[in-house]
Amino acid sequence: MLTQERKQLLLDRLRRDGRLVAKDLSFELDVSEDTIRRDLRELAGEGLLTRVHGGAMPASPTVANLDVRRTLAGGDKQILGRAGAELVETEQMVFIDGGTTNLELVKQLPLNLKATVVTHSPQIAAALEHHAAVDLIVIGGSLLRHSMVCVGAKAVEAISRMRFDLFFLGVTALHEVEGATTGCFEEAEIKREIVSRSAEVVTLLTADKLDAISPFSICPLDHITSVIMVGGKPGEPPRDKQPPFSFVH
Amino acid sequence: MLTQERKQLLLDRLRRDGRLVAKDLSFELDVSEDTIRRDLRELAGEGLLTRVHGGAMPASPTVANLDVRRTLAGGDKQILGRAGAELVETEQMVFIDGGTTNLELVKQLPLNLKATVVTHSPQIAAALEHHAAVDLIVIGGSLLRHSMVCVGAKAVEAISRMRFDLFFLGVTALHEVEGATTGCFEEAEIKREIVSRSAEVVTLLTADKLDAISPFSICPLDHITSVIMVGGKPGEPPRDKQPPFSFVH
DNA sequence: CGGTATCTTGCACGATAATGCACGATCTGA
DNA sequence: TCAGATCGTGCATTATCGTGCAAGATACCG
Repeated sequence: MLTQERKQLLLDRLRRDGRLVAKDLSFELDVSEDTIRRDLRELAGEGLLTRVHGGAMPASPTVANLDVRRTLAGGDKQILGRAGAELVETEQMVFIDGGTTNLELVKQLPLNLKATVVTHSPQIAAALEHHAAVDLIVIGGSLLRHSMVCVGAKAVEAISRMRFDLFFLGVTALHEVEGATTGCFEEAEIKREIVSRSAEVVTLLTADKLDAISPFSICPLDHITSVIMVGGKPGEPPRDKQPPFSFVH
Repeated sequence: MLTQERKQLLLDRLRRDGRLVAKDLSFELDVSEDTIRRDLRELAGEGLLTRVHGGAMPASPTVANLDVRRTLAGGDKQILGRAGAELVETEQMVFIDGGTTNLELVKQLPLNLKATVVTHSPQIAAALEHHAAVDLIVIGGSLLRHSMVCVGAKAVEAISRMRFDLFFLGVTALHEVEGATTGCFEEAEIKREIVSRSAEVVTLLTADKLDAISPFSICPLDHITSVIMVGGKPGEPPRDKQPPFSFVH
C-alpha cells in the first residue's frame, strides 16, 4: 500500500469515525505503530488533523481534548472486536455470526487479510466490501428482523455442507450451567449447526450477558473454545472465571 | 505496445483503481520499472496525475474513497431511486438487484412499506434494516467482489423457485439492438433467471449506460417493461426514445 | 542504399524515502 | 506517586527514485 494512499485512508477514516486510534490502525493496515504515528505527525503538520495521545482527532474546532482518553478508548465492543480480529489467521475458514460486536470485529480485520469468511448476516458481508483478498460466502434465507441474520431450512442445509476452522458465536446470554442461549428459536437452531461444524468456537461477550439465560439453548459451555470478555477495572481480580474465559481491556 | 498506448492505459487504470503502483505495472506490462516511472513522470508533467513514492495518485483532490464517491455521485441516482421507489406497491413481491442506483432506491422506500423483498446483495439487505414491515429474503452464494452480489448455482436454484411481481434490474449497458448487457458472466446468468420469473422488469438507467454494450447478454429490450432515465436538461426534448423509455428529473 | 538524428528502453549507481526497531522521555489514569 | 501505555529520536535496512549512458528501433535525408 502506498504511503499517500494510506494517509488518504486515515483522513477518510477520521471523517467517518471522528477519531483515529493508532494501535487499531496499525493492526488493520498491517504496518507498525511507528509508521502510523509518523503519518499522523505529518498530517498534523499539514493541519489536517490534531494529534492526541493514542491517535488523532479532527483538526476543526471540534471540541477540545478534555477527556480524549475516554473518547479514544472506544466502547467495550470495539475492544472485544480487536481481540477477536487478532484470532483470525491466514487462509482460515471463518464463520462470523451477526450482531454488533461481530460487526466491530469485522471492521478491525486487516484490510489485506487472506481468508474465507462465511456469514448469514448481510451487514457483516457488506462490511467486508473492501477486504479484497477475502473470499466471502453468504448464507441466504429468510431474514430475521430483530437480529438481521438469515435463517431457515435452506440456510441450515447450506451450512451443513461446510466445515469451519473458527466460529465467532454471538449469544444473548451465557450461563455456567445453561451454557450459551439466545432469544430466538430459529437462530438457536442455526447456531447449533455451526457450532457442531467448527473446530474452534469463540464468543466475544460484554459483561451484561454473563450469568444470564435466554429462552433457547445453543450449546453447553464446554462446546465453546474461548470466551473473551472485556476486563473490568484493572487491578480488580478479573472475576473468578477459569478458562475458557479470558479478559481483555 | 506503443508508448502512448501504455500511457493511456495507465490513466485508465488510475481512474479505475484510484492509484497506480509502479512495480505492479512493470510486471503486468512487462517493461522495466524505469519505463513506468518515466511515463509517470511525464504524465505528472502534464498534470494528469500526482507522483508519489511507489507509484501515483490522481491529480485532482479526487475523492479516493469509494464510499464517499458513492454518496457524492448521487445526484442523478437519487432521482432515479425516488422514481423507482414510487413504483413499489403494497404486498408486492419485489426483487432488487445490486448496484449503487438500486441502493439509492432502497434508501427511498417508505419506512412503513409492507412488501416482500428478495435480493442477492448484502448491501441492499442491510439497507432495509429499518423497514420493519418488509419481509426480506436473501439469496446466498459466493459473493462477487466487484459488484457485491451473490452468485452461483445455488443462488440460481433458489431464485428458480420464486415468482416476482417486480424486478429492479441493474445493467452496465443498454442497447437498442443488443438489449441489456453486463460485465460478468455469472451475473448475467442470474439476472436472466430473475427476468424470466418476473411480471414486470424495471431498469433505472443513468445516461452514460445508454446505447452501450457490455460483454454478457441478459435479455432483449422487449423483456424490459420500463426503462427509467434521468431527463437531460429540462426543456430539451427528452431524446427520441419511445416506450418503454420514460424520463424523470 | 547508407548514414544520421530521434526516440525508446533497460541498466548502473549514488541519492532519497519509507519502514521497523531500540531506548529513553513523556503522558495518563488510578 | 506509580505502572503501563504512548511518544520522539536515532539508526539500520530495504525499496524506490533520478540521472547518465548505451543499445536497439524507427524515421528521415541525401
